[in-house]
Amino acid sequence: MTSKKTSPSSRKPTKSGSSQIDVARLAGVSQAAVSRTFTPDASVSDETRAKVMAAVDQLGYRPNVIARSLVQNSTNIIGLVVRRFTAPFYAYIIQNFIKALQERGYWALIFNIGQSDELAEALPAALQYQVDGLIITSATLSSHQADECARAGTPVVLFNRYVSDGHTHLVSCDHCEGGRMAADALLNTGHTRLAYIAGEEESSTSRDREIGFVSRLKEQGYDLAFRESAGDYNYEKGYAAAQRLLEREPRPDAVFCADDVIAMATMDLARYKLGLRIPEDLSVIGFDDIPPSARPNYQLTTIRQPFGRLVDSTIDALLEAINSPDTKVIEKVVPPTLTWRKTVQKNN
Amino acid sequence: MTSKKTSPSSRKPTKSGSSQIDVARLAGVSQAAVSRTFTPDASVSDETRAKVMAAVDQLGYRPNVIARSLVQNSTNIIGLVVRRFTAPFYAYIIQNFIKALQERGYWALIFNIGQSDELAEALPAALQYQVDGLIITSATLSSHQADECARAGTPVVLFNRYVSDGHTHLVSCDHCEGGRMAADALLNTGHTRLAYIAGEEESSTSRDREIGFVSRLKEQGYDLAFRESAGDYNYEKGYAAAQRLLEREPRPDAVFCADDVIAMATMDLARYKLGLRIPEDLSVIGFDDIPPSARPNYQLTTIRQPFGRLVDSTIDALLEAINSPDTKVIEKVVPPTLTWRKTVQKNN
DNA sequence: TGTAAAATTGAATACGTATTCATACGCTTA
DNA sequence: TAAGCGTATGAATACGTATTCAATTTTACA
Repeated sequence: MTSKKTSPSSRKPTKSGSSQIDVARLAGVSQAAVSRTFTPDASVSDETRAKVMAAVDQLGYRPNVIARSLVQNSTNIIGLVVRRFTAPFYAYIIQNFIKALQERGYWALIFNIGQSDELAEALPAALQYQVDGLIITSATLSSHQADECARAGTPVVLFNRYVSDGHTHLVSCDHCEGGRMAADALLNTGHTRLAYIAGEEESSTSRDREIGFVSRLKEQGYDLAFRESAGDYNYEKGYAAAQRLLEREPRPDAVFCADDVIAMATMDLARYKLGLRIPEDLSVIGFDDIPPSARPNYQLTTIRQPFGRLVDSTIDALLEAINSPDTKVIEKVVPPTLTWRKTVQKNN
Repeated sequence: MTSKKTSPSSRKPTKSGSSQIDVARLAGVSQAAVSRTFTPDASVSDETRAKVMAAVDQLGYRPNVIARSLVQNSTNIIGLVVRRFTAPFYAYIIQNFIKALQERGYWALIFNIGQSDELAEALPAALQYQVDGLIITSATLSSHQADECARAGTPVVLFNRYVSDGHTHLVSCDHCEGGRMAADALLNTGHTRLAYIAGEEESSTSRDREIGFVSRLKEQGYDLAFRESAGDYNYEKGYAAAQRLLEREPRPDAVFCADDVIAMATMDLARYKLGLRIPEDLSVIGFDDIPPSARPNYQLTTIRQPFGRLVDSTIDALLEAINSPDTKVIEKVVPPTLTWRKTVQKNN
């Protein structure tokens, strides 16, 4: 066989690893005894355990989790499908997922998808790795893909995507309700010329936030006077959208931004490019409540997604589905909260 | 056996997965034939291949990578040990690692460590999962730990940590040189009262940047007039440190910050709390060149760590070590560059 | 002291795959 | 047609572990 340096699978290294058989031989016991030594609640005498551990130390033996996974049919690996990794909100979420999983004895295998359709590549890979479960973030599962997972017996929970096909578990913040809260916050403080800056147009999050916002305005007898779209959740796009928005006449007196990053961009533009005072000349309200929003020079009033509860609920749901395969579909929506800071003018 | 709901390993699900044996039976061929169908360059006739694929489709069969890993002694998984996940610089780095690995047919298993000593827990776990290689970020390997990896035959590359034990591969930005560049930039523009704000004191990065900065000052006949320490790489700590620094009299006329986040905190404090103009009243220079530093209201002059080259070099080194186990130790240091923007006063 | 019950042990088997080896086949060439 | 050779194929084995089963030893109790 000619060696193809570039192909990972062509390699055939030694990986000097000693196996339970080596340990058993050295300790003068059977391989099964070694296995039992590493199996909690298994029946081993102190004597053999000691002999085994001595041999283990001498050989530097370490259990091969891959082999164990094969027979136990469980890898203790959770697939984490992820997009917009560098967006602060998701950076925090992902870190918390990983941490929470580790605390419960699971490890995260990460699948980064750029475009939404890269999910089609990531998913089979995850299933082939026999992940015990799958968390999908910033993307939606087609029904075909959901079927594939179901067929593989791999539970999936969708994070912050609401698609009630009644078939996949999901936990999401209530973005619609968040939009309504933003509307109330602005209306109750006497604002009248209201604007929305959308994030990624295709995302259900941006859409739901807008729907909630507008519907609440309507209920109170108002219309959405201005609308701009950043096109994506990022600072530069947000800055540009804010520019288009704020050059209109008459200007809005309050802006609801699809997320905090866009809100920060809007504030920066308003203050340092346009010389507006916030909140005196313009009120701004964001969504997420990422840590930077609390910084002294932003002090952003925003709709908070409760990180902790979202993460915990997601993992609880997933583990529930893993441990009780016949669990009926879990759909948990977590209400957001309003974090009052200083970017909404109180007595207009 | 009583079922312990909480313990992952107690589960014994069906995972309905069909195996090559099922496929073989249905297709009327041997299991080996099925295996060969999925093995590139293996010898299978078009006829059997067709029969196999038909059965595969019918059963929804998907290869079990875990089983393959066992016999091939290679998982195509890379362990990524990570700290300070939410720091923008590392968020970008990690995302790029994951992406670059995926492009080369590897997947990333993430190990999040909070404290530095959690590495001691993460490392054995990674080795037990038979990762093909390990990238360690924001942490240093003890020689004992390095031995463990070597004994397991698992190559390791340290990222942005320089510890020349001549035993573990490493790629790092030249932080010392970066410090020198910052010194030159400030000196050449006529600054005389220079300050440094350190990041995490225990980190070699902050230390090296300072060493380079100070040594270059000395060479040019200057002293470090002011020094403060944030104690960690984050905005709040940076803000507080900047406050301590800038209330001194006489004030420094230029500050070199251990990273961009601290620099941004310093700018915010100086401008909006102290009413100073930047760069007229105070020059600021950072380190990293994270994307937010280019935003209109920062326009931060900074020492740039070349993301792409760092990531590529790291992965090249790792794959080289994986594919040629006898590779001698690789130590690559990548020079930083200076990104001129608008926070350093030019003609003092 | 004797007996039943409990604890411990090793041999054998299974998990799902890749790979070696020997065999059978089809085709070319003389 | 026969020899020769490359290609396809299946049986068998290996990877490192957990687990079942039967056999053996130890413990508990009368």
